[in-house]
Amino acid sequence: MTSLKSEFLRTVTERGFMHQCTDLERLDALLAGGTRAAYIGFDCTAPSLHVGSLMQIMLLRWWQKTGHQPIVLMGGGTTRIGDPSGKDESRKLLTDEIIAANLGGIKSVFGKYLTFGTGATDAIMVNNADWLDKLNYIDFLRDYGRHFTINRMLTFDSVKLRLEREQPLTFLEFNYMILQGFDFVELFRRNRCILQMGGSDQWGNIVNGVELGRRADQAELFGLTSPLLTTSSGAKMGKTAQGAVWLNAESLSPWEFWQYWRNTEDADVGRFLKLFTELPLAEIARLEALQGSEINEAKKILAGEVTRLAHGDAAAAEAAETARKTFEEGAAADTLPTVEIPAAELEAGIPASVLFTRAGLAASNGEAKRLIKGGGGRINDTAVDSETRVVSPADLKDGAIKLTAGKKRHILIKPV
RNA sequence: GGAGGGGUGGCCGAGCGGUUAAUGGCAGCAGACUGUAAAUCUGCCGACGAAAGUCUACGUAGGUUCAAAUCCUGCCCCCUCCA
Repeated sequence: MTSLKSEFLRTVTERGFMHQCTDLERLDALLAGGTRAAYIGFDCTAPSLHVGSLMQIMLLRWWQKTGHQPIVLMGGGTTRIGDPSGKDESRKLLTDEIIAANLGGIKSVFGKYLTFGTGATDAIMVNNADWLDKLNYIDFLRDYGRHFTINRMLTFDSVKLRLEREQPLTFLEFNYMILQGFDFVELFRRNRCILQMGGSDQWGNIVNGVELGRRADQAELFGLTSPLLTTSSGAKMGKTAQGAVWLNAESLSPWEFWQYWRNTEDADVGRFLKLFTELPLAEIARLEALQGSEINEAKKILAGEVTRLAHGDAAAAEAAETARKTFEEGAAADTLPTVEIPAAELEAGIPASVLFTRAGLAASNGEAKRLIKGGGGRINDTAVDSETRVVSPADLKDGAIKLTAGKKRHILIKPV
């Protein structure tokens, strides 16, 4: 590992991105020898990306930082079919308009992490619909189908596991790996792309692309995968009660994003600092060695750095300041998420349970009542004793009412 | 097309005529302990309602019954085997 010559592979290995590589030595030699292009594919099923894709995004970022050209492949073509891997019913078909809109949203996320342009190491974004849509079935089968043996495809884990468990595997899914393999070859032809990266679940698909490149074009292609990321307690990354941890501010505010990272489990701090920030490893080693409550300092730095990359310096600083006021001073920072209600309604008096629901702290009045009954609801930091307590203008403090559910969820209510 | 097995709350999974808003587990929420951590313990966990209570829910549409998630019929969907 220490003998790696290329800056990219060295960095990526040290920071914990590396899971498997088709030929580490050869790839290392190539990367040390000049600028190359690599790609990672992304679905267009949503208008943004979430934390689950962040490791892949960071991989491309390091790729660019270490002097290479990143290619972001949007699965515009494959999204039109719908990813069949979900075990229940197949996904709803997305219209072309939605796919195009999603593509735009995702591109804006990448704009924060990569530099796009026309230079040698500037990132480009391509859409596999550009070539997949035009494929002619018979031609495709004749030209590429012959390079894939069923014998071999059956040995891939994704297929094998399904068959062993006697779970159905549709022909559509079976074809997916071929299409993805074809993407790789197409990118090699168009952009001299020699490397495909992805999560470890993509290994089989990536290897297929490498093989197809060799058989069809005698091309030397490489694959590299990152480990499947879970938190120390086994949960999937990027999932909260509210839903996915999105990377764009429209779907998840920078404040909530910051909070997500601030609440990282102790055992994950070092790992996440390496993967999701660009702090020097020495600094990270120091931070993760912090014991007891001191590790909270490391979590704040983690939150600050990750938020800075996703939302910029200003948003990160504001989130940090909001957190400081809210949690360390116990004050009502006016930058907390705010919900407005008509002044007349407040004048008339609103039952606490209704107000908690309106603030989004409970999904229904019933839930709000349970919250209050259980002692988890507070108004201006004072526990609400009864769910029928009426909130009125008398509760206003500096022009707002602070509602709290549990320890972490705070909302400001402002009359308008 | 034929035979068989299934479709239950966010997920898994019991229930197989009334005591079932529906056992249990997971996830989630809250409380305690802490450090805005983890683990642990406790409580909550369909909607509306101050409450009594009302309504909606076991693929779907009907039927039998005082009473159905549970029985019957049609339909839809999934799985297995056969053609």
